Amino acid sequence: MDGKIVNLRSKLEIYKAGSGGGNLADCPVRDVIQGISNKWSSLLMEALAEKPYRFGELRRLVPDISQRMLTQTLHDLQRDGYVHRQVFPTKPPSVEYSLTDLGRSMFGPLHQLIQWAELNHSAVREARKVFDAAEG
Amino acid sequence: MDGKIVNLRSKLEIYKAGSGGGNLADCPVRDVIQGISNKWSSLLMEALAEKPYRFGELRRLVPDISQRMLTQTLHDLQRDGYVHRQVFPTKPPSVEYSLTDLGRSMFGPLHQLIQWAELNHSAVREARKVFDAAEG
DNA sequence: AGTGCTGGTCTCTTTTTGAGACTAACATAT
DNA sequence: ATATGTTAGTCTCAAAAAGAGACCAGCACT
Repeated sequence: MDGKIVNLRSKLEIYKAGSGGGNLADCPVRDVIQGISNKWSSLLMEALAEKPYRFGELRRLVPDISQRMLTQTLHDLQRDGYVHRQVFPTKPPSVEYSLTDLGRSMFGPLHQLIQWAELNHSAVREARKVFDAAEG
Repeated sequence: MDGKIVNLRSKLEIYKAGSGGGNLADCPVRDVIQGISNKWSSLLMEALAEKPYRFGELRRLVPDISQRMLTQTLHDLQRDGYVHRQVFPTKPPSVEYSLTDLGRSMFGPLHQLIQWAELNHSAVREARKVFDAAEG
């Protein structure tokens, strides 16, 4: 009964923090996916995939992101190597954000998922309606 | 100067809550993507894509998810129509979770993203190291 | 009678997110 | 000259979400 689970573990070992004293970074999927599974990451990636944007442009483009979260999400995307941040010494200084090669590479599969979301939005909404009707 | 932004808005209108009194649900991408952009959703989807699992099996498979978040994430995935929950009247009763057709459909593109993550994990880690070295 | 298994819920604490005020240096308008 | 707006943020405080762990009922096994 327990042997069943042990066998499965070998395939999904990747998800665990590592039984041999490892930490989160030992799991590639969790380490990378959680970096882009934020509320705003995919949104900003989609925007920047179209063309580079400046901070204020992004803020106006996605009006309900707080300035604080915009700063932080861009910072995190930059840290993970998806986004390049370039400061222009104008007055007042302006900052342009653009995708790196790594960012464009990652956006490929992300875009597939986004397209699925657009295509299947109604199915998901219908599922929710049915579920909510069955049990409040 | 402002016309630039206005033009871009037409392409990214999809991200906004809707200027005509619409709400979040009017944006398919945000509505669907945010449902699976949780800390644990992709992890559980990956597990269930392999085969159906019972509650306790999932808990042991992903040891550092709290029981509370496992319950809640499975509930949300079920509500969005990705996961089917079946109760068996054994003693004690057991509950099996499995992917629906919609869930398997969504897992296609999600799996692509996961594969990218596995493949490019080292690149992301390297980017972080460089970034952290440059500015603490 | 005691222990363990099942799939959860309830409460409490910590972490994350959101709202909004505040900054500094310069440009433009009055 | 003075007021106002622009830039890209930071800082503080409140609200929401997540994590830790105790607790539950019903039954099987010892």
